[in-house]
Amino acid sequence: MGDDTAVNPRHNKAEVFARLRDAHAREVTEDYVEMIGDLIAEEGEARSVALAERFGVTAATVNNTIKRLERDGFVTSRPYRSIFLTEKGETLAKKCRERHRIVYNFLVSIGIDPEIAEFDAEGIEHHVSEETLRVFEKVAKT
Amino acid sequence: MGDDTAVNPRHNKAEVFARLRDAHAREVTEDYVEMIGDLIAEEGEARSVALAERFGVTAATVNNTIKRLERDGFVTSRPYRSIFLTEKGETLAKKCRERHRIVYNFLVSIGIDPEIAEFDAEGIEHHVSEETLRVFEKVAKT
DNA sequence: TTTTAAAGTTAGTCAAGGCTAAATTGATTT
DNA sequence: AAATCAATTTAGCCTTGACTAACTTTAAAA
Repeated sequence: MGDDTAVNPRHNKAEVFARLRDAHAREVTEDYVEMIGDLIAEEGEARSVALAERFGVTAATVNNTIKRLERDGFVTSRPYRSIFLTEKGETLAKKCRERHRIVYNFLVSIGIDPEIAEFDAEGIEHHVSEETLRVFEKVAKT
Repeated sequence: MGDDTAVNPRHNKAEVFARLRDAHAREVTEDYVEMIGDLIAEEGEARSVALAERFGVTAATVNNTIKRLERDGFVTSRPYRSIFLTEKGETLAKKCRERHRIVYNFLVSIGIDPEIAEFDAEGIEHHVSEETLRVFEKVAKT
């Protein structure tokens, strides 16, 4: 017993699902730092009203999330002022933007409609390993 | 104003994120019905101890989830007995198994290591639109 | 300068999805 | 038949991420 894994890889999937739960826990953080970065680039600053509008949630929800991001060291904010990325937040945002770009370009390169690619990339990007990302990059370059 | 979307598709992403939240709400349900189907196929019945082991969560968590699935009409269960899929659950399980297969085969077909493909497919499958799934299928067949 | 509108905050609620600890049930052994 | 062990259930707790409603602050207009 115990070598069930070797025999049938569909057993012992606990690790896969643990990773999945981790990925999920990071999703909101990643989407927020990415969006904050975009807003700063496009509009010069990130206001919570803009975040609420772009994510389609209420201002109260944005407030909660920003507090969490601040607690976790991704952003700084002062009451009634705009939101800034920390070094850590900046780094993550950059990584996410890059990953998003790769996934989106890959999907388009295999023939998916750009609008659908935009939808799907937003969901897929959080679940793509480094290895898979490299392959996506290579395929898209072809 | 209003045609912001046409000019820059990165604005007005609220819909994308709404869809993403919907997809997330369905993930656990999909993983459970798929796993319950697997267990019935492999072991003749789905016991919560097996679900707990495969997902890497506690029995209490499985119990909560099964209650939710029952409430939503995907499974039936009686205290201290095994879990059964309803018609609705069966249908969803079949769809999910098929989609998983397509995503996995696609990833392998573009050169991703089978073990990594298994990891990534588990995350990606819930975020692939019908359109993208068709393209994946076509690419994998090539 | 006062008023008002927009933006941001706070408080309280809810469901999902985790957990631990304790109680119960069912099945197996002695 | 009783004891024991594994499986299941229950109760209670936590965090995330959503909401509404009410309040405060800031900025803009009158």
